[in-house]
Amino acid sequence: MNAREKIIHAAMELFWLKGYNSTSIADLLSRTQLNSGSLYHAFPSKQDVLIGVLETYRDGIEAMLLEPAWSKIDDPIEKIFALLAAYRTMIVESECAYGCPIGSLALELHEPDPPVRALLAQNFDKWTGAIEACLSDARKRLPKSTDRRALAQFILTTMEGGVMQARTHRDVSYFDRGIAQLRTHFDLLQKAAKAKA
Amino acid sequence: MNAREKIIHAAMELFWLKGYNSTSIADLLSRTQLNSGSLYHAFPSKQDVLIGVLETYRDGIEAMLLEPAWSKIDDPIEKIFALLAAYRTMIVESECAYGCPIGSLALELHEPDPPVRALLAQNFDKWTGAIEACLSDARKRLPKSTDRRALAQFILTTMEGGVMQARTHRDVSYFDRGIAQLRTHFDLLQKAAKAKA
DNA sequence: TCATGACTTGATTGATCGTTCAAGCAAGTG
DNA sequence: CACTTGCTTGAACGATCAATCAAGTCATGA
Repeated sequence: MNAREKIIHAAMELFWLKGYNSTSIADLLSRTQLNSGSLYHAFPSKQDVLIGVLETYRDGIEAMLLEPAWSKIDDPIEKIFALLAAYRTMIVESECAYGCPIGSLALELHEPDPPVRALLAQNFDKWTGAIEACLSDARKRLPKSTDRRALAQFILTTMEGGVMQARTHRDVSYFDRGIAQLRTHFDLLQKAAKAKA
Repeated sequence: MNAREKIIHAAMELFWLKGYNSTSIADLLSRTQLNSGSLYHAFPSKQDVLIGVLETYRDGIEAMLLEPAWSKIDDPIEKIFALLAAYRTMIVESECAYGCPIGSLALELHEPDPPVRALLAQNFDKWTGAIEACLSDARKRLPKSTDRRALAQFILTTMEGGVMQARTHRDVSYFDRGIAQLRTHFDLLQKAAKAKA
């Protein structure tokens, strides 16, 4: 593991735990046992560390997030809820203190430089893209008029909003109720699709 | 307008524009034309300014947010969408750069002191409480089994998630699609309620 | 008239921030 | 051997941070 990898690894964790602004270079150095010169040899600036982190998340969505969550699931709609369940596990394991690393960064960085904002958007796009693929696989169980892209974004919304409230109240049940509402929504959609058929 | 009010007023705007951590005491002083001694006479610390801001939001929800949004609306379900439309206006006016001030703070502050977290939670509770009252007024148009508290929280989720994505993509249509999904959800709920009746 | 207390002034503090860079080190090349 | 190259060392820099406080201002009431 070279210096660059060490820093990215440490930064992924610290940005998630403390946020970007509250993570100092000194934090990264003490965590990695590196000196500042090594860090600045690997990255021109702190923002470039952030960019590296966001690229790593973007490029690792399948292997780090989707594949583990979907290893035992075939049904495309259940894949969606399995992914949400994976986030639930994350919430519980952190005692409701940390949420989605991308969502937190997206709201923390108020005026991000264009490359940073683009990477945040790419992360969201890849996530919703994967969900949209599930919805396409399940298209026969949904009303024909369903806007699958909008519905995929709505699932991201449900996740992020649920995480935000669960974190704020330090109580997973806020997340759970959001998922339950989404389940109701899917039940209604599937019923509507059947009624038309 | 005394020093305390000036600072709260400036802090509400600056925390919204730049976030809490990125707003320095110097920013507040230059905006208010006060000296640091005056600020620290009115508030023991920067965090107490934040607490004052969150209390002001909490106590001003009706007058500052709900009443303006609901002045011309009677239908309880349309009140909900009118409130969401008010947020849409806010998004558009800021060119998708700023979102919900409470939601941003909730995600920016990773380990808030208990009084701060409690105030964030109170703000969310008052918001969802107002929505829940609308849902109660409309209870005859919804299925009997509807969990109105969960549905009210789901509407907050939709708003916050939509704001987050609109901000990240600098594109209101992400917010609009979320609202459209929620409208579909309400249509399905009302249809389900009618079918049972 | 003067004492009191509320509030303001603004220079200053020490800590911490992101960043720099001259110097050093070790492995590889000719 | 000398020389380059890639990387590390860690003290130091200037900027900025939240916070302090002795001194000053001013309205009020005795």
